[in-house]
Amino acid sequence: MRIGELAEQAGTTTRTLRHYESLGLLPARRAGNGYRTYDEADLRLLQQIRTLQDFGFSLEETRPFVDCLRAGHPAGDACPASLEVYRRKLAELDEVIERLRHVRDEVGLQLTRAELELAADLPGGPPPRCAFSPPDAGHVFSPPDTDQETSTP
Amino acid sequence: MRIGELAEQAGTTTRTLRHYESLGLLPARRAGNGYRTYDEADLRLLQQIRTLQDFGFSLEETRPFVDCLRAGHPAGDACPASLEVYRRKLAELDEVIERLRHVRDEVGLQLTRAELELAADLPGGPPPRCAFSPPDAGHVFSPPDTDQETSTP
DNA sequence: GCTGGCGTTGACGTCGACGTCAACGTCTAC
DNA sequence: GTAGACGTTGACGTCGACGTCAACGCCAGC
Repeated sequence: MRIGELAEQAGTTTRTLRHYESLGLLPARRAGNGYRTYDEADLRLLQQIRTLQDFGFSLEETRPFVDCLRAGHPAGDACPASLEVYRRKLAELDEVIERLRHVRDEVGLQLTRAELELAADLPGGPPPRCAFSPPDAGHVFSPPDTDQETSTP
Repeated sequence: MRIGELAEQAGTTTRTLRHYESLGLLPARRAGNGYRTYDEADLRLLQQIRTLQDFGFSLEETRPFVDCLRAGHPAGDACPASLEVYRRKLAELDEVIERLRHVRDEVGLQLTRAELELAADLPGGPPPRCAFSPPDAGHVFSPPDTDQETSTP
């Protein structure tokens, strides 16, 4: 299998494959004419890389999985080094999600507050800023909990 | 106030301020010697930019807020354009958080599964792999279209 | 033998928000 | 008058994962 065929089968580009090879991630055998040659095992390596990338793994993070597969294991995550990457990624995801949730809440609060102030400024007088304080206007836009998916169609 | 002083007060660098100016985000008056000159209003603009950046806003996304402040409004989010940015960012955050939560769950599943298989392989026999295979284990690892790995060789 | 489609290497471009020089001007203190 | 701390512009570097282009080689079919 040549590079164009492998790229097509994996739904990627030849440039990407050459990039992976330049990183030592997916080396290729060479035919007599210098053309890169791949086999089914390479396709599986490539699929492993792409799957992890879809999960947000960097190319370097996929390396243990690829090495594991090339070492003959039936799965890329059948090696301790891969599990370590899983665990690190999991912790990283938890951190990021937590931070983003906090940011989401903050932005939601700011939006609600700014909307109220704008609504108060436009029709009425300009400075009801401190004397306003509505009792239950806080739920107008987003409740404290961060679950509003699959909402009212 | 000169550039170094403003940078220090805002906890940033002179390079950053020059960068903002190159984007037209934070233009500076000039003293007779060519030095940039800033005042307290500029400090507030800069603080607005930094605050939004901490929330993950790009510099372009901060522009409506800065313009709003420069237009004389008491707050950067006292203008409709700023509210639009808030809303877009909120929707974007919801999307990203949802995606990351899904990824987190998937990675967690993979980790648990891989840990179990590793524990089963080490002490006992090597190949309980095909006898293992839960009924829906095949689709665990497939975000794109055609995907068949980690099972049924 | 010539066109067209594949392949090859090398090198620069992209996006964002700056970092990091280099080479020079300005101002203050000694 | 000179060191040194500040300022100036210009331009290239960084990080990641490639895209894009150039200039060329290889091979099949007509």
